Amino acid sequence: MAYRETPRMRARKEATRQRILDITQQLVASGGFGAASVARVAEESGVAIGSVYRHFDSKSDLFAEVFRHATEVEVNRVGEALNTSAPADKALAEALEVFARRAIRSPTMAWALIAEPVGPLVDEERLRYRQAYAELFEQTLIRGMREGCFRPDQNSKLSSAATVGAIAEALVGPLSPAADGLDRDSAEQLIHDVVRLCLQAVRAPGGQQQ
Amino acid sequence: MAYRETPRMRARKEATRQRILDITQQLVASGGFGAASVARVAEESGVAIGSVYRHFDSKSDLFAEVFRHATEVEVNRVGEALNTSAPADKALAEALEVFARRAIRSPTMAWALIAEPVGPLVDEERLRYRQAYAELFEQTLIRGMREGCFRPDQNSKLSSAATVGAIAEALVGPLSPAADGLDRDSAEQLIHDVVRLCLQAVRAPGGQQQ
DNA sequence: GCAAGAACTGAACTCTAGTTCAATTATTCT
DNA sequence: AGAATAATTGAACTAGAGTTCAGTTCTTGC
Repeated sequence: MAYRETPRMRARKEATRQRILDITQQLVASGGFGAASVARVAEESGVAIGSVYRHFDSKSDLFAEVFRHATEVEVNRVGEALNTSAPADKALAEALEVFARRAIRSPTMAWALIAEPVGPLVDEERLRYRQAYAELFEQTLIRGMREGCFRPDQNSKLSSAATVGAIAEALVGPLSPAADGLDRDSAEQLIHDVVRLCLQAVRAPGGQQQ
Repeated sequence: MAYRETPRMRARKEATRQRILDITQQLVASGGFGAASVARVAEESGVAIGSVYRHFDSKSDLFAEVFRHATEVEVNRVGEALNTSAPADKALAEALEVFARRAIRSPTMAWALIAEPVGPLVDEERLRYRQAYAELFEQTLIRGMREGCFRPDQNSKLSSAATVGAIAEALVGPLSPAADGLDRDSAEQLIHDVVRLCLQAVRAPGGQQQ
């Protein structure tokens, strides 16, 4: 016998794998999944095309992993914002602001995660992602409905889905193609307006207005 | 000389052209633009692939024309609903209901018109389409802000964009993949809920609740 | 240094879908 | 009927992107 896998080699392989993941995420962030061809990923990662396939079974697998990681980060941030003892409407406002701020900062990534058609494997991950959001928002919506700050006769699943859609369309849709070209003040104004709009949509009739 | 274009031939050509447009629209309605390959369009239209290219310069041109026609119909329906002397909030509710009902009846077409990535030519048309909606909704939003039924300190462009996004996500997004499989009652409930949500989002604080 | 095995390479292969065009068929007018 | 022209056809061409794999290079243990 001669060759054996050593810690050094394992670390090197792991580093290459991670580099491919990072490069792919960068490409997705700047141009969506459509901009991340295997050839481009390989070139920018400094490896041959074939090497990508030693680390990932297929482009779909690579995409699914990038998607999973990117969405985990997003969902965690929103989850942190919701995990508070503040009133439900304050918590939701904070979470929506986090969501909106991150979307406006990386509109292409937001679009890639929310809406870009990619393929079955990513669609599966996207379903999980949406469900994760839906569950987070829904939890707080339901809490607010109990606490009295949110309208009690609403469909919480519908409300959370519509909220995500409203933010996505307002911030990363074609009406705001220059979203990442906004100056800081306009961006803050936009975030403020859209969060207020979303909150008002679910708020109880008699509740306080901000 | 011998051959000259006769009215009969012109009519036949026009009929074929129209048939291709109709078939393409049907294909888009059932599977999005992605399902409308030139080969499929040709086959279902009963012509050869090459013939499609005598009637349209390219697939993109064909798609742009189908898109233009389909969106004209949609925008006109919404425009009719808004063109009323009723209070602005009633007018908007009616228009949103029309929009939502049509979207839920043809979710794939709605998705194709609102969000499906197709190509630059269709994107151009889509921009016009969204602007047409934005202008329609905005007109009524502004009227309502004057009349006092809508919150006066809102960004009307943002509100109309967010409204379209909310409906799209709630009715045709992945959370409702079975939208066209809903029974009539569930569909009506969904439409009712989403319209109420959207209206409440833009309504003035003191305004009447439905 | 050397043999065994793994990692790496990238040109070639495959697959899909839009487009073209030489050959065929159809229509019109004399 | 026949000539002129247009319409139609669909196999072949093209282009782009994912995938493969035989050959090369690198790593390891003796």
